[in-house]
Amino acid sequence: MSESREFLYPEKWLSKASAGDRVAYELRMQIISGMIESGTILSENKLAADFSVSRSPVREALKILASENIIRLERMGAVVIGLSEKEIEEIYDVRLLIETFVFERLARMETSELVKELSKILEMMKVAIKYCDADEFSFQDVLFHETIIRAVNHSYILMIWNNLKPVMESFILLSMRGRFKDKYDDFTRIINNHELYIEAIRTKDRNLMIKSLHQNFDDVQGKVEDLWRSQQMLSKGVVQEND
Amino acid sequence: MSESREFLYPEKWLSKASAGDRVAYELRMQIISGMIESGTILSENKLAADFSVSRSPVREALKILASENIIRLERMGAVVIGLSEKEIEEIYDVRLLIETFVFERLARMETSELVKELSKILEMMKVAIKYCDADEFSFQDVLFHETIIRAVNHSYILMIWNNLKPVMESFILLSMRGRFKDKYDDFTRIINNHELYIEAIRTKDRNLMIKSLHQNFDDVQGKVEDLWRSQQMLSKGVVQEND
DNA sequence: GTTATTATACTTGTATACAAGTATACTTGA
DNA sequence: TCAAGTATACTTGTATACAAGTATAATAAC
Repeated sequence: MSESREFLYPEKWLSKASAGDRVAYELRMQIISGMIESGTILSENKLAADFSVSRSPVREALKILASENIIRLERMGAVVIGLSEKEIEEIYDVRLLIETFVFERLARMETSELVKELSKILEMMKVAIKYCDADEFSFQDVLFHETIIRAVNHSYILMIWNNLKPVMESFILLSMRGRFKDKYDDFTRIINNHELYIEAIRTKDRNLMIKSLHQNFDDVQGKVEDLWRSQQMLSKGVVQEND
Repeated sequence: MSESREFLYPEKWLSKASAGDRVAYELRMQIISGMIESGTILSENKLAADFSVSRSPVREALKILASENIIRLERMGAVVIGLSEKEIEEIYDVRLLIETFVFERLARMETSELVKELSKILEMMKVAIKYCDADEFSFQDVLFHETIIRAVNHSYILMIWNNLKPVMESFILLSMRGRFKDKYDDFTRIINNHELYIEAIRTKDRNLMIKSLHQNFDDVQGKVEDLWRSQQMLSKGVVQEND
């Protein structure tokens, strides 16, 4: 048996997670990476067997994924929706929407603390790049935006973020892993962009913020093919557990 | 034993609902109405006993309510958050956000079908007023906005709506029941407002739409006291099941 | 060969059982 | 009286059992 990546989702991020959460995280990665194709029908019993857990955590996981819109619970079986180009655009619509809203709030707040916090995260991102740690980089990237959103203390905006976050995180994770392999200089651009974002918050420059957000979006546009490609690479090392 | 309202949520809307959903719907109403006070700690076992179901559907319900931000799942027990003035404002922030987004999309679409559909719903609302049916009125009111949102076919905006909807629905339900009692002429204003909304969509008049949305919001602002009052009235007829 | 009907192997939803962990209260020792 | 430790009555998370419903396949009737 060859050395293989058993799980797509970083195990160290699951230290305190329940079995249900683990199933949700891993299943989500498999769906977003394309390992499980859109249209596939998932069975609670089969998933329970695959993940060596009972149906309870599987049910929990399916409910979570359904609320994130990447599967659809039907009368018999859960149908995989996945992330096509359309869904990714939609997610960025929502991100643009909420981050713009958040920015308007920030414009009327003291943001020096936030700026400091964001600068720290940016440094972390740079270190992650230096050591080619795609997972850590993704983590800090997501944290960057979450930190901004949390700063305005709006529970229902945070609710939207919480719903979006897992899918975003998985997508970014897969995307970054691919880019560390063959598009290494993407990262200077990403870092620049985040610097722009911080600057926009510091100077409360709305246009600059919109610009950097859009740039961030353009940066991810058309990256779905990359995702498929990275999936190909990953699945080569994955042991298929089909009996 | 006096004639009493056993459940706050209309039972006829639960015809096909699972036990878990029923618990979620009813618990949500009890929380939003204030019957269960903010800060209360809910126990799975106690809820299971209260609703005469097992822990499985109760767990399901708590997960749902937690994702809606009206309870918070902690290590031991679920803490009730509820809806204060702040939360209601936040919900309307989000509604404003998504409905504005939706309107921008509608402005680039054929909307004659939608306008017809909305007109129908508006007529339904008028009938509901005529027959003093607060529940039916609330249902059509929520449906009105959902119909607009569904029209743009945006799965992630719909996801936000789906997360918001149950809380909105419960809130509107309670609010309308109260107003049917002592603020009957509020309804002419609400109808007018919805007519304005339809007109805005028909003529693609952005400013008119924003205006009617804000008016709709102002209309609900400061109505939390009404809610408490209506709760007082309701709970008078509720049989307390505390043994 | 085609249609109806019955069997079977699935599905979900709910109840219950159990393991492991945590707070509260009660001892026991000083 | 107070501190430390232990017992107990909770809590959650997971596994399993079972009922009720649904699609698929096999059989029977024509």
